[in-house]
Amino acid sequence: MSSIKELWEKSKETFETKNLQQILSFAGDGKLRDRNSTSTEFRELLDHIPSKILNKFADDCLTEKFDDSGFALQDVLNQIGSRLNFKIENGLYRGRQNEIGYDGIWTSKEGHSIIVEVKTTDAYRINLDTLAEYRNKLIKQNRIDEDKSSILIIVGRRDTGDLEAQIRGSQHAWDIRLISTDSLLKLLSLKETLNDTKTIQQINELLKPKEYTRIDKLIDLIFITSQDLQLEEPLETEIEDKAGKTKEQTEELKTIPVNFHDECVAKIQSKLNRPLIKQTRISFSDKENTLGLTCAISKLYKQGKYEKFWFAFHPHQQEFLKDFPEAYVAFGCGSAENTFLIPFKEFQPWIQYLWTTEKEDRIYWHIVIHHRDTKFLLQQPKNEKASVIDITKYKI
DNA sequence: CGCGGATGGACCGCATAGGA
DNA sequence: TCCTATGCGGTCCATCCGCG
Repeated sequence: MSSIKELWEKSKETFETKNLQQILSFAGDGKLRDRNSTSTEFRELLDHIPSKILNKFADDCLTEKFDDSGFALQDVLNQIGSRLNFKIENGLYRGRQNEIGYDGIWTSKEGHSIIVEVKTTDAYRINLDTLAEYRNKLIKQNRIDEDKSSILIIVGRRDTGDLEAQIRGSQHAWDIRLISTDSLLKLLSLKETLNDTKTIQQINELLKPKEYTRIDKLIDLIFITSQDLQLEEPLETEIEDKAGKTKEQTEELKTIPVNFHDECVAKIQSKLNRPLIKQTRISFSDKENTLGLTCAISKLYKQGKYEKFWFAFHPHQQEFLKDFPEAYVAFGCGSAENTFLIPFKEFQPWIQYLWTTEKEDRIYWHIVIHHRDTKFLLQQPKNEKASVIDITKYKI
C-alpha cells in the first residue's frame, strides 16, 4: 500500500495539475476524520511538499468548496505554523464532548502558545466566548500558561470587517488576534527569503496580541527585516562584476566575503525536500533534529588558468554532524550554481587525508576543490593512493 | 550592552616541480 | 637557468555570539 506521500515522491507533476480534493481521494478512504489514516497521510504529505504547493492547497480549500475543505485548510495552516518555526499541536477537526475543540496550538521557541482557530468563511459568527473557554480549559489543564498564551483566528477571506468589530467590542479583545490566510502565506514566503532565523522570530511576534498605539516596535521590525533582506543585495552586483569584468571602485575596498549561503541552502532544501532551520552561520538542521547540514562557501581563487576553492572544516563541525542520523556537508564553490552536497558518511573517511592547520588551541582541515574542465576535484594530499576525489557527481 | 573568544574565510608566502 | 604554476600549509581579519 502506498501513501500519498510516496505518490508525491514518485510523480510530483501530478500535484501540479490535480486539485486538493482529488489528491485527498487518494489517501485512505478519502475523508478527513480525527485520527484516521487519511488525516495521517495528508499531514505526512504536508511535511514534505514545498511551500508553493502549500499555497495552492490553501487556495483550493478557499475557492473550491468541497467536503472537508475546512478540515484540509486546518491542516494546511498548521503546517504553515510549523514552517514559521512554531511547534505544532494539531487539534480536532470536530469538537466533541470532554475534549477541547481548538484547531491547533502553536508554541514559539520562547514558550508563548497561540491557540489557533480556523474559519473558512466569515458568513456566520464565531462565538468568541467558546474560544476564550478553550484557552481557559487549556490553562486549567496546565498545558499552556495564562501569561504566555493568546488566540489567533485565521480567516479564509480578507473581508473580515464584521468579525474585527466583534472582537474589538468583546472583553476578549486583548487576547485575540486575527489574520487572513493570504497574509499568513505572505509571511511564510517572506520568511523563506530571510537569512536570520532571529528575524522571523521577531516577525512572529506580530501574531501575538500587542498594543500598537505606539508603533516603535513595528518600525523596529520593519527595520530589522529590511536589513536582513539587504544582505542579499551585494550579491547581485558582485556576480555582475565577475561576469562583465567591470570592477568598479569596489576594487579598492577590502574584498567582502562571499555571501550566498542562503542560495545554497535553498537548493539543498529543495533537493532534500525538507525545510531546514538555521543553527549557526553555516550549520542547519530540520525541526526534528534528524537531519544535520553544514554549508560552507568559498570565493573563486584563480591559479594560473585553473580555478580552485578553499574551505575550512573544523572539528566542531564534525561533532555537530555526527550526532544526526542523516547528515550532509555542502560546499558552495563561487556561487550557488556550483553547490555540492555530500553525505557526511561518505565525507568522513576523506578527512584524514586533508591538510591540517594545528595551533595550540586550534586544529582544522583545509578543503581545496579544484575545478578542471568540467570536473570538480577534492584534494586528498595525504592519500598516496588517490590524491584527488572526483566530487562532480555530488553537484546539485 | 560591551567585550573577548570562537568561527568562518581571505590572504600570504615559501618550497618544489617541471618546462621553456 | 629561470620562471611560472602549483602544493602546502600558516596567519590574519571580520563577524558572530555568548557571557558577565
